[in-house]
Amino acid sequence: MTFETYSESKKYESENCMKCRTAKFCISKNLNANELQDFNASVHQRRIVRKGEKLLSSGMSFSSIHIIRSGSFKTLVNTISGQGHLIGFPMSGYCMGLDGFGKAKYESEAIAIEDSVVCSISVREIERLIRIFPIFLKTMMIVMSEEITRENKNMIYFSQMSAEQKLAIFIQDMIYQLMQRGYSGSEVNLRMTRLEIGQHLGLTMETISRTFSKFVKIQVLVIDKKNIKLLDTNQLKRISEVGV
Amino acid sequence: MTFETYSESKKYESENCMKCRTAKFCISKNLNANELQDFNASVHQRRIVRKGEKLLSSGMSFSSIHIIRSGSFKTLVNTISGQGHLIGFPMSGYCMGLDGFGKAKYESEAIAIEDSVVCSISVREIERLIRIFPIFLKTMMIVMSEEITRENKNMIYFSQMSAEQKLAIFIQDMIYQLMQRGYSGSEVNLRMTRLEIGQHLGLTMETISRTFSKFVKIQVLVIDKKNIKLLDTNQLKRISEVGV
DNA sequence: CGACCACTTGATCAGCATCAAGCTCGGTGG
DNA sequence: CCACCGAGCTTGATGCTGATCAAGTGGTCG
Repeated sequence: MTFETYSESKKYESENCMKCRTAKFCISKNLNANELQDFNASVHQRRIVRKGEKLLSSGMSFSSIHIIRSGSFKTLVNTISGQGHLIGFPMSGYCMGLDGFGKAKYESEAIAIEDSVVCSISVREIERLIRIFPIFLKTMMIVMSEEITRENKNMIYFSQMSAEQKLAIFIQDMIYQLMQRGYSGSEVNLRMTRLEIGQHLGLTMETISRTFSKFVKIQVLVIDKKNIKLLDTNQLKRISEVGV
Repeated sequence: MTFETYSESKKYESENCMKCRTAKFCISKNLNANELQDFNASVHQRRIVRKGEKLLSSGMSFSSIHIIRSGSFKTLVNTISGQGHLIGFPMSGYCMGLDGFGKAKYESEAIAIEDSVVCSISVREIERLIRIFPIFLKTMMIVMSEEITRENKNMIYFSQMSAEQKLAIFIQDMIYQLMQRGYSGSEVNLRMTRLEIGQHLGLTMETISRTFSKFVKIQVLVIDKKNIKLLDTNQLKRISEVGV
């Protein structure tokens, strides 16, 4: 099969961290050459996760964190009441499982939404690296703190925002993340379904669809199935701020 | 003035960590006696924050984290677009400012909702303690990971939940936190206004008020101003799961 | 005492959920 | 090869939940 993901997983054959194209988004990003070699040796597994495959299960015992080398996932939490929520759509460089340190088990689920590659490293190794490399301690603190910030910002989606605003922000965010990874600032190839976007934004599939249609009608963007092409970045920005 | 808060701040006079009543919720919780003495010496400030006073400002340069010794706060994030959101109502033991490691400045604001006492410790000291005490490294990782989990769970408030469900969950959560701190499992003295609850749950003040009234009418609880007394825990639970 | 804040309650309205029908496209099997 | 099927999506009609606007209460403070 051809293997097209958000982050050039054709390069997957270059197994080690020293040649990894995702390194600059990985938790290894601030390590020097020697430190990186140690880090590389600590990665105990690099494997393909097929679309639809579940990487983490809520309640699973916690032993490793997982960095997305290529591809993308959806992450979910379940509550006691059985209600679920789709937290987000992590892509290359994202570190999954950081929520698991607490209870010694994962608190969320991660499911691949396209064929992906993840690198796993045990908590024991993470702790060792933190102890011996001051820069790695700093990096991990930053990564976790950014994660907290991200969650906080995501909650804004849901305060009192219209469907238009939520979706506009969502698209802007996708574009931003893709730009950081060297992709076009005006095109997105959505990996997730309308239903999944809805579960993320607290809206129904129908509302997502209708809102996309509205954006097309007012010529903010054009859509062909999963492909979005931005026409009017400024207006999208305006919508995200004050609504249509 | 009398000084009544969620966590017995009458005991504030016992300045040091060794006698602190909040110690078992603090990031110092797993330290042994010697380690705790070192920790105690690292705390560079313990001070009263008056009701309404702002402890952190978004954008303020980041240098310390702050642990609530007694009292309670509200934390907020602001977005580029000027929209804000009320993240939560941290109480004693909670560590504020963990979101600041990332950008070297705070990403959120914290405002006291009652007279409170906070202990501050510099990032430099935190990093030192992490390096010399393995148990402290573990604790900090756990604390940050629990924070991530908390945020994730909070997002559920906003998926597709009715006002009744949101408020029921909110009350249950308050009760739970207060119970952990040795308070009654059936009474809550709300420190925040209806407006603030609304900002937290993504609802208006009017809806909060109406929903409280509904709970009173169906005899789930009784309210006298800020005092809530639970009458039917089971029904509250049922509401939080499936709605009224 | 008046001013203001937090709250309550009522009336109305709009945005989004819900229910429902139909479309497109890729896959499967006769 | 075509017919069938189901998943993902679009679009329409309708109704409900919660926002908005508005009026009024009680409590507190200067």
